[in-house]
Amino acid sequence: MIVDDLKRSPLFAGLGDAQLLELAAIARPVEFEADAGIFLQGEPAGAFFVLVRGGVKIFKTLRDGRTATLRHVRPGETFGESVLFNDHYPASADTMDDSSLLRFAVDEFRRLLTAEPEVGLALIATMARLMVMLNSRIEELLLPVPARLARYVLDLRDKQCAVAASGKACAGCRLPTSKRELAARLGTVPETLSRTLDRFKRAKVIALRSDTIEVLDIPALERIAQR
Amino acid sequence: MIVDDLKRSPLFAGLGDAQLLELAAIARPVEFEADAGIFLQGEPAGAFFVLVRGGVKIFKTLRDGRTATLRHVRPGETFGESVLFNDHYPASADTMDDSSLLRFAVDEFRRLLTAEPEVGLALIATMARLMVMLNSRIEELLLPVPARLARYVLDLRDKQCAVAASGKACAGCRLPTSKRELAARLGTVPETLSRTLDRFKRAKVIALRSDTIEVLDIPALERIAQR
DNA sequence: CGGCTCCTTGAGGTTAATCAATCCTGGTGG
DNA sequence: CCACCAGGATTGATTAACCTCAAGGAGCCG
Repeated sequence: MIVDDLKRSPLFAGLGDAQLLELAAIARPVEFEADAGIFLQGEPAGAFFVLVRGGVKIFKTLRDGRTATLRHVRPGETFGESVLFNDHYPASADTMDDSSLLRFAVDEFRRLLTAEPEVGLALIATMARLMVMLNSRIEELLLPVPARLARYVLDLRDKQCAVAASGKACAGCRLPTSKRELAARLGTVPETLSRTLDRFKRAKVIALRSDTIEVLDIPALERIAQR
Repeated sequence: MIVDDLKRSPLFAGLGDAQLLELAAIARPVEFEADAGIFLQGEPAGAFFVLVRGGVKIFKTLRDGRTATLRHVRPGETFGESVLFNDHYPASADTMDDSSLLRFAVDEFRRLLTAEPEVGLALIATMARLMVMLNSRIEELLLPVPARLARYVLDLRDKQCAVAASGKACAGCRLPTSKRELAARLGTVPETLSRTLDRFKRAKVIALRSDTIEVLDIPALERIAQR
């Protein structure tokens, strides 16, 4: 279902069902094999994409033919958004694995937004939220690893407690990803994550059994989160 | 003339005269001296701004007093747009030079936005651009300092060459900020920046005299920029 | 000249990445 | 039921990056 794919993308998550349906109406599912070209640097800009499944790399071709990879796109992320404000693609995109995409033609997208200001407003709102998130992500990366981890854990606890009955002491949270993934998300490597978790455990700040984490000392975590 | 100032801003360029007049009606011109605070991280969000003249930096204050510069705003650009859908400013803004701004109160702007979808479209485009920028900034922070510096220099060169007659060998670029500021923008400290510049000089990758930088070996810089 | 501020240089320490080895743990087949 | 594997997770030792602290320049204006 296209709507479900859209919901999985941070850009569109948080939009109402009606708006998602309108977006889905102009989204064209496209399939690519591995190592296929999606668009080329310099090409007139026609569309932007949501990656549903697979992997895509964004790269520039240098004058001498060598390529410089700018970014790896993971499922759920969008790419080519710059066509909204550029006439030509500033870089090229190739698939790395067999991939499913959603294609949004720029002109149709534009038409939808003028016809349905509500969609535009909702989109602006999510973009604003995303920007705040990106902002704090930048801030975090300047902090040492323990602070980043502490923030992540506090955040996780906040979110999972909000779901559970409020007021009740939220015993354990589940780590939603493998530790390898978590390390990548924190901008570090599994080894460092493992050691840092261990330090937290030995300091009795958290308890950890397999992938269930329990916060024991919130003030301490908050102190660590501040640098 | 306020309308002329608005036209110079990418956010509003391309809007019709009628819309520009409506925007001008709710824009309040404001003047600031150098090193003045415009808004503070966490402050209740009241307005966003267009920089007409001067310079502004957007930064986060860490608990220990260190600051992380997220972005330098140049004349014509907008900042604080995220307050349109947030209650509080996610970062602080200070002037770097004497500056002229246009101030847009959030509630008035919101009202205009529902009445004029075109304005929303333009806003989405700028926000998309900002998000692309923030994304690459995050990516950069995971790279070592020399790579970040190399990217910055290449970027600077691209921009300044675009302005000069194209095709002509762009000899020297001017660093637009003090090295202290540049270090903050790269997420490092002046000492490390100084040493890294020195390494580049000794490797004959760049030449540097006071604040004029000359790129000598583009392939080498591009190699460094890749990690 | 003195007093600035900004930049550079040096030495030392800390953080975290890297490399390599070991340990779980769940799944598989005998 | 158990031996055995494969992947992820941990642990240890080493190395490199870069921040910190401290001490000089270099330019600039009174």
